[in-house]
Amino acid sequence: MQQYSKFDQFLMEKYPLKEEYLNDPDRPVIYELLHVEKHTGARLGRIYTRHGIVHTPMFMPVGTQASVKNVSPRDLEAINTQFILSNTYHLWVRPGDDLIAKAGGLHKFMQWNGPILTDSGGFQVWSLAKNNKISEEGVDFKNHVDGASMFLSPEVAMRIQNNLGSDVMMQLDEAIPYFETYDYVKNSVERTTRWAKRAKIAHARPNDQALFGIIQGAGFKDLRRLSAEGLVDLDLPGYAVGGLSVGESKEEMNRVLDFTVDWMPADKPRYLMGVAAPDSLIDSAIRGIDMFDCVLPTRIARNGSLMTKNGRIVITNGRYKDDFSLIDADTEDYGSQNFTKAYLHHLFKANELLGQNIASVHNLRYLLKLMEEMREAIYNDELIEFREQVLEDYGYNKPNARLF
RNA sequence: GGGGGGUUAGCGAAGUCUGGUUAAACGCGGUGGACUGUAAAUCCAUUCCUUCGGGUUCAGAGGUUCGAAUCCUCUACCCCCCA
Repeated sequence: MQQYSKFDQFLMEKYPLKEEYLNDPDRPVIYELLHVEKHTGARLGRIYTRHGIVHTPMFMPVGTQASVKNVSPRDLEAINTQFILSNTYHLWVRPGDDLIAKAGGLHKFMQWNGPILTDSGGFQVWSLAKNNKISEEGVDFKNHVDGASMFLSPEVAMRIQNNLGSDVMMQLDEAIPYFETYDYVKNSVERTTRWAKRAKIAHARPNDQALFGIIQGAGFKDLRRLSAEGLVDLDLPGYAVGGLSVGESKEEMNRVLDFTVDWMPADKPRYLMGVAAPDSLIDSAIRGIDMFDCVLPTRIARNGSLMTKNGRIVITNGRYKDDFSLIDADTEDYGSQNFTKAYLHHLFKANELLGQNIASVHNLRYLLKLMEEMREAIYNDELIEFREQVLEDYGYNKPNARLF
């Protein structure tokens, strides 16, 4: 089961779990607001799922193919992972949702007993766009594994996710580029809302799994509103903001969040998809976001970058060849506390996979800890000070600082 | 003793027959960068010296030629085969 940080344990005592939420037969995901930060309005909250209770704002490591790359469930538990994300498209193509259903569901298949959110394949519609043809009905594409023709629709995405048994299912959406024409975005947003309706109708296990809608609309205020209102009408158990952190500036993302969050129900989780830069996590929480996911920590870890309190370091750089200091004395994962930078440098240079595991676990722990500390700062109404300190330590104010 | 093959940038290795478009392919290694709902243990740049005009290279020396890593001669070293 999930491990809780000291502060989260404190929250459990301070705000006892609600029996009626724990035993609600109809609602698989329930959001409980615990505290609103006095100066920013950031939310300290709690999400009840069929596979555990999590505190928010929180970050979900990404395990696209039923595996957080290079990180075992045991490692995930050791760093207090609360929630993970997996992917409809990838598991459909391989090994197939039928096989996972046969295995007893995704939790059992991958031996992760905490909550799981599955993305719908909407992002793949975008990232694998060369192979795809989008119509009202759905998406025609050739998969990237064996090139077979496949057809993904809102209904198919639901069938797959029902088979996987994830705690939170995402509707199939069209994740469009940020800089598109107004007309294109409008048509796309309207279609995504129609797809959400179809997803809700097709949902076979509404009492076990929560379906989230995804608000699109690029940088257009009225389209974000159109998207949000259309989805809120469906009374879904949670809402996500999609189509951000795809090349637009941070100021731009904050601007969109500023008005979009206002249209998202306060009694439901708000999820910003695909964000993990430390400053963005804080800035988005300030704007009322509760959930995040991102491949960034695990991907850059595999490529030799570490997120530390004092900024990003690239462990493959020659300067670490004989640096015998600990990987990161401020982050308490096993690797950071036991191995030197010189050793990790060597592992990467020698292509030893242990290096990827150490770096991946470390980056995840860095972010999970950041979220734990953020929750505490919200509780103490010190989020602004916390933000300043994190950015200062990380080096955001220094010229040419390595970000992320 | 006789015969044959070889020596190219940090390493490996093309190029030599058919001399110029070759500062010299490619791989590895080195150095730096990128990475945000994962087609990523990936991708990109750079890697003789340089005051960016240029300079000096393909074991060494000499020669042929308008021009040589490429042709000729000698020297050094390495490998293989036959005695």
